[in-house]
Amino acid sequence: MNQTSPDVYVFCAGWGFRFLQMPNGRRQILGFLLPGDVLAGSLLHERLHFSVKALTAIQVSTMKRAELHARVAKNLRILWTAAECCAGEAKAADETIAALGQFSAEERIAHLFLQLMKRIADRNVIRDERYRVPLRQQHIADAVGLTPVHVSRVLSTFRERRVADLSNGVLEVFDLRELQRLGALN
Amino acid sequence: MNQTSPDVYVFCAGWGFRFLQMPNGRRQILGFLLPGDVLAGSLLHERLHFSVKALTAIQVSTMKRAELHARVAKNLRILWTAAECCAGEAKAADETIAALGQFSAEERIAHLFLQLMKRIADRNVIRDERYRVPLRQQHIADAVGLTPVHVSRVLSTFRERRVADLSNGVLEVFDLRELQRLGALN
DNA sequence: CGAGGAATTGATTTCCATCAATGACGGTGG
DNA sequence: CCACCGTCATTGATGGAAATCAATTCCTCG
Repeated sequence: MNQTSPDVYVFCAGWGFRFLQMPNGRRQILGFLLPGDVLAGSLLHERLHFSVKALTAIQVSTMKRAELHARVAKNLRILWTAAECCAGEAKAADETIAALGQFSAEERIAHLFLQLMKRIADRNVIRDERYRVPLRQQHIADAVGLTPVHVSRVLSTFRERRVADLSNGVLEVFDLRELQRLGALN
Repeated sequence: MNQTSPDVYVFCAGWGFRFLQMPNGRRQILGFLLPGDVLAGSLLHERLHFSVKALTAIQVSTMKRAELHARVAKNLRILWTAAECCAGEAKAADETIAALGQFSAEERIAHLFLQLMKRIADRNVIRDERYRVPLRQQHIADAVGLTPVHVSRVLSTFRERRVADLSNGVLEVFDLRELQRLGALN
């Protein structure tokens, strides 16, 4: 998916991610997009400052920005909820900054897992400790700023220590306490 | 400065920074606050998710959130400019994430310098290659996720290579090209 | 002048990247 | 059906970037 459009986007089904392509050819994943997420960047600007890519088959709902603006004129509440949405994104971004700046490899991955778990749990009534997470190790690497090789090693130790297991697109958490001790921000 | 208040804040004079206190005692600086900056987090929520600290003597203008909301009801444009402000902050946060995730020590510091220079230049008509930047090496370290010791080493090589010099609260840029080659995001 | 915080510099250690090889699948086509 | 690929994950060996530990110097300020 490219970067310019006259539309506002909402993720209805499937996973995707936002990323920046770096000058050196690497890429940084800024965040993952789950069903229900609004592409907040598209609310205001024609041109997004990041790129978007699908991880699975996805369904996206679009709305002309002009139409949205017209609606806003009639009903202010819409704008406030949009603002809420931006604020949530800002908070998530700040936490990611803190994790990348201060955390070790293990801690960063633990933090990513916790963040994803929370977002999935918010969307589903079912509360299992097994989550469908369709990420390759390469995606985790690009999200937390490590090499895929090192991600593999960390996931291996998580398995050995019976903390968590991510394989075949399923994240299973054995020791939530330990995961939180590693990756929580307070 | 603590985290809760009924007011919206605007920085009028002086420097400050937003940060998160980490569980391990370290802190991550999320961003620096320059004159003209709106504390966007305070637009919506009583409770900020970060803390704020002054770097110099500062002057801050406050407005009751209730009053702001009343104004918005009368004049929608205010809300749109507030949204613009949030969007700008989101973009900056995304770039910081990319820098922390993918850049080396030198590159991160170069990136921080470029970001600060741009923000200062936006505010001043005068365009010198000397900028007042009242940061200790500790602040740089906390902002880019390095130790103060290593920040000192990187700054030393910047001086040796005649790229830039930050000392005594003044950032002087000798080789903008090189700085951009190191720290630009595209 | 002395004290204490900030910066510099050197020595050593640790963590993660890099390089390289191998194994496990799933798909494709002969 | 099975040989051949490409992608992904795992594992080992090595190197390098930054952290850590430890002095020492340089300030500013009381």
